[in-house]
Amino acid sequence: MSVRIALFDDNRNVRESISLLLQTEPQFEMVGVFSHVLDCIEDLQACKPDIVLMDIEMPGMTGIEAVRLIKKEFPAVQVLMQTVFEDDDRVFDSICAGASGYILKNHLNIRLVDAIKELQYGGSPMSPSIARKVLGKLQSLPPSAGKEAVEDYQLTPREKGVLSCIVNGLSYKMIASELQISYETVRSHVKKIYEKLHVASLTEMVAKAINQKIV
Amino acid sequence: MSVRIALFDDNRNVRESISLLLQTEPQFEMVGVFSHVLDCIEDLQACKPDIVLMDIEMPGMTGIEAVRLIKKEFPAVQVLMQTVFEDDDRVFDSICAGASGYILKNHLNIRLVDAIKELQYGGSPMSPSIARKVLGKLQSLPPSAGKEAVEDYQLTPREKGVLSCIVNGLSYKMIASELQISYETVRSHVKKIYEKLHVASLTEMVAKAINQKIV
DNA sequence: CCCGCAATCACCGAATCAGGGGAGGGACCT
DNA sequence: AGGTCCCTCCCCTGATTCGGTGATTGCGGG
Repeated sequence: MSVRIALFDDNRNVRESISLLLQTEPQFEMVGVFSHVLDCIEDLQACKPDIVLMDIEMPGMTGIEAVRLIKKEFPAVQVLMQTVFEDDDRVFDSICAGASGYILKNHLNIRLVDAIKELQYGGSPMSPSIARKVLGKLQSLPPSAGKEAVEDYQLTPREKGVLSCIVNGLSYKMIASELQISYETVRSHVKKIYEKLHVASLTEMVAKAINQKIV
Repeated sequence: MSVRIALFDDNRNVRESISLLLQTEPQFEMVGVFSHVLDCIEDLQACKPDIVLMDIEMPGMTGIEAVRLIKKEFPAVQVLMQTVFEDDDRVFDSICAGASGYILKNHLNIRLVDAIKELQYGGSPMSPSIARKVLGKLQSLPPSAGKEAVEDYQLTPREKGVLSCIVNGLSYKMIASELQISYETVRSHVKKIYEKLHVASLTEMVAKAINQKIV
């Protein structure tokens, strides 16, 4: 079974050498080679690749934006980013944009063929130095994110509603009119929430609600 | 320059075959081989490795917990996780625990030597299928996370201090004694913060502070 | 030298929140 | 029929916050 590949790179030498390299693998089929991404959607519609090789540095539109567009239009397409930069933000942005792999250009010759095959098998080939940055990113932000089994405080639906109003900055009065219940009822719910979350002030409650994503 | 390596794995065959494999590289020096992680801190203190190979499945304590301990005691040590599982949560947990690389055991023979060398150069070797999971994780959570340039509200250092106290649930009185200033001064700062953040209640303020990461 | 500004402190009245009670109706389970 | 739980509502007392107005110090720039 053959793999349809499209290539975006503004450097002519790179385009030619990659094309040559990939021709050595019979199951690879170059279906499109482009020097810019301005028409990438139309280009892909025409050549229908399985895999896109994308230079991160492209004239006109950045490769990152292009990835975003491509993944939006063709979610099944696997995009392999190629770059000479190891800039943290770019790497991170590309990932958020939906790139499936990320290799440095100085690894290109040796690993490109392997990388494409790994993409085929559902893997995400990544240069180790890039991987390090990705891990660093992931390790740096789990304060708020991820899966950490947050406690379940067993709030009733009504209580959650009240809580979310509070987090949005509403006063008891406003919540009462918002939820069409009496001021005193709001207070009752709030008292319950206080007990359940083990907090002693609205501010604590808001902080806990946001950080534990109870809202 | 030689690389000091320690190995944790409960399977005897694995221990032996990895030891043999690494002996083929003259610059690698096996300084410790252990069948469990219960004494890992003491073990590492004794053998002082540069790199630790850690099986994710270990009796007594999980390899993930061990990584957490190790990175806490010896932050400079690079830990390479080895696993037969591709379980999402385990992978993610290991990363959060501080692992520097992550390879599947069926890639071991072929890539272990390369992986260790890449660790040496500051990379994070990762099996492509693992990398895919990591990317997936990173792509799934950026709602709250990442780098998005949030507004700068030009809070003075003192105001930020007060704000962070508030986010931690302290009352004005408590803040006053915490920061060694008068109750009225706390109020002054709070009023300023109100203006600068364009909010009208403490709850709004806390929500904004957390969501915009001003704390 | 004066101006602006951060940081400090003060007072007052009004509004809101906190914590303690009690109490009734409805749903659901045993 | 009794028990439990959720949602609803009410009162009272005390603590905390809100809004406005004003004042003093000290530091750095024009």
